[in-house]
Amino acid sequence: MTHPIERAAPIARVTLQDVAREAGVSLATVDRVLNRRPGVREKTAARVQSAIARLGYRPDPVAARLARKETFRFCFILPTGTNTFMRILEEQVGATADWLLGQRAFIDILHVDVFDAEALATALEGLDPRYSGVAVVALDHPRVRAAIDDLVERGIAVVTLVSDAPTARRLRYVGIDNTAAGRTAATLIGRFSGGRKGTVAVIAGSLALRDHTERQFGFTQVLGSEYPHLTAVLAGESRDDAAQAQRLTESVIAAHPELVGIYNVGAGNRGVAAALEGAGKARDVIFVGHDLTPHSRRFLLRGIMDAVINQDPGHQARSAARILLAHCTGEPIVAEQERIGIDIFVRDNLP
Amino acid sequence: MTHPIERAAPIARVTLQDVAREAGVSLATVDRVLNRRPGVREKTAARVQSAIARLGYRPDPVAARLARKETFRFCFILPTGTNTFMRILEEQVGATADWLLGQRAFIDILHVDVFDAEALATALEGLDPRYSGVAVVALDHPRVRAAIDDLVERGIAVVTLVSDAPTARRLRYVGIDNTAAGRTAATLIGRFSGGRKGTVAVIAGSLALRDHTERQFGFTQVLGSEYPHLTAVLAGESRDDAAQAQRLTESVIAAHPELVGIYNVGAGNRGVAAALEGAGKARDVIFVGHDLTPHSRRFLLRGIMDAVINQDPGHQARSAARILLAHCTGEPIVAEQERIGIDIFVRDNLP
DNA sequence: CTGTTAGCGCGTTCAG
DNA sequence: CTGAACGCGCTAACAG
Repeated sequence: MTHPIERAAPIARVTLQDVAREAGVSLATVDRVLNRRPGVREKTAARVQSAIARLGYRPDPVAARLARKETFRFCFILPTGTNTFMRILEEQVGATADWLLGQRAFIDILHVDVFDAEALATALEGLDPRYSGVAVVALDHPRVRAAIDDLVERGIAVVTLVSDAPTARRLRYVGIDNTAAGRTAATLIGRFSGGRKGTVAVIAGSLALRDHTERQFGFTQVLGSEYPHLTAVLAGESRDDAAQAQRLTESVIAAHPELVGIYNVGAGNRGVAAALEGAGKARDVIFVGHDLTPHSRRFLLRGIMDAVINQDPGHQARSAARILLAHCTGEPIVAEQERIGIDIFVRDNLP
Repeated sequence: MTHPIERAAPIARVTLQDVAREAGVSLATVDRVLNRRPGVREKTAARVQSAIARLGYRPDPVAARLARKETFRFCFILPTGTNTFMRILEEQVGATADWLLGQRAFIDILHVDVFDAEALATALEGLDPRYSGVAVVALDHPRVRAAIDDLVERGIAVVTLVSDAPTARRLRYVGIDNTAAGRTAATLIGRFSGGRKGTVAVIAGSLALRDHTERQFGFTQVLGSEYPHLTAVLAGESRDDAAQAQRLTESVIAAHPELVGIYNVGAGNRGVAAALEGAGKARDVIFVGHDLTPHSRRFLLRGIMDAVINQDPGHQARSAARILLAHCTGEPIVAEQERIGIDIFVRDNLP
């Protein structure tokens, strides 16, 4: 066996100094061509470029950030309210803030009513211009879009988090494909139903929320085309409220004795579970919902929920932060690492 | 609305200098108590500690890494062979190497036959002692265990990757819980079967591989207890070979006309798919396997496979690298970020 | 247009 | 046992 270390890359890094020497110029000149700053003749620039290529120079981001005294401040705009998922998200943003401290960046959290587009737009408009980046749980509304575009115009990087505003000029959307998530829910309920005929109730969160309507769209699309023995009925809007979800579930159970499944698009799984248990239907009716929380985890383990579709809040928080930071420092990002996947959890693959 | 920036943390970092001044000592002394090095009196150490606490000092990892001239070299030991998953893993390790370059660390890749414990142990034993860390797709075998413990003894950090050697003194296992993965497969097939009676064939990869036996164990455990209408039969070992998997599938189809599902524990989904299509059973028989590859993705989209259980190779490569690096530099890791989840993919939630 | 120089915050000698 | 001083690789003023 050969020792791989023998054919390894040279252990010493190529530094700016090396390039400068090789090109016969000074540090500053190399720095200028590297950062595309004016004040270098075509000719010397070319000499430097070739030296860079020849030596295989790669700038050291660690040293660069140390020398650059700049620090960054980001604002995370999250919804108010007691929604469990959002609380977990906020917790994770807090944890991320801790990590960012080591990267010379700071996070503030701002709370806004997620159902109120005006309030969200106002918050965005009134944002301190000193922020270098914003992550916002958005709302697809003209004023919000305009406010986001405005921030971008002012040179503030914006990423949308969890909920997107697709036509806005945000740097990126950090979240799942909600249409695909809805399709996934339909496939799970369809496959779990094993050919049973009947209806599937869809409990909407809010029809004004783009991500919720997308989920519904994907769901009905797949259920309609792939599982003709199942018919989707809309049970109403829960507005992410457990009590309301419970009422909706209760009436849908009463109205549809042949109920096969329930897809809860928004929050409030607790309400659905309570209604199902109250009616003694927890085992019979297939129940798929979103977001892994202590509650949904318990429902999964007890067999009340059959699958949970999750979007990892920790991943989303870190991803948003990494993307904003990378944008500010000009460092590249690992695209694949920043993709937010649609996680399916059943009882057996819980974290 | 209040501008959150006003109540924000001070933008200036607390530095070692500040602590030194506050404690009335020099930089070097603070450094000593910080890194727990000898040569400081109890009393002054206490003074420094209190100053650190008072100022809320947090060492700057960026500056630390710059000052420390040390560079690290890691070895990734991967299986030989043409297994698609392992090729993707290797690709991802390569991409990670690129990133590590910016962190003053280098990766070598070493190939060893995964089915040969002696060869793996020999490779581990003969490893260049200059490596500061090793990530190895392990084998739970006494000689391998001993070789790993030996490396650890010599001060080389070891993480097991994808496949574990649980009793070895490795720093950590980077991979999924394979028993849980097997359970998940059983739940999926059980739920998808919709009460149909029949047998489910299990195609083992290699019964000598701990992760494969764990998957089988979890699978039969859940199938036996939760789905009494289904009986698991062992179709044989594919040794991760598609042709062999195809032969096994063909004979199991012939022997069991009432076949409801197939769980392919190891690689070779192509063989299983070919056999199912050849027999015209691709739609009827529920087929669950591991690892998302271009092949399994295609099978999922065509309805030949019903679910794929995945372990993200990119995540595992990056995680192993981050853990080794953090161990070497003494930086903390975000535990939650390093958990490797059991991903379930159906047609609709593919990346 | 180009070169010189002084740090960034910390680790690490080497004297005291 | 403690402190002063230099340098990691790079940026950002300055000079020239």
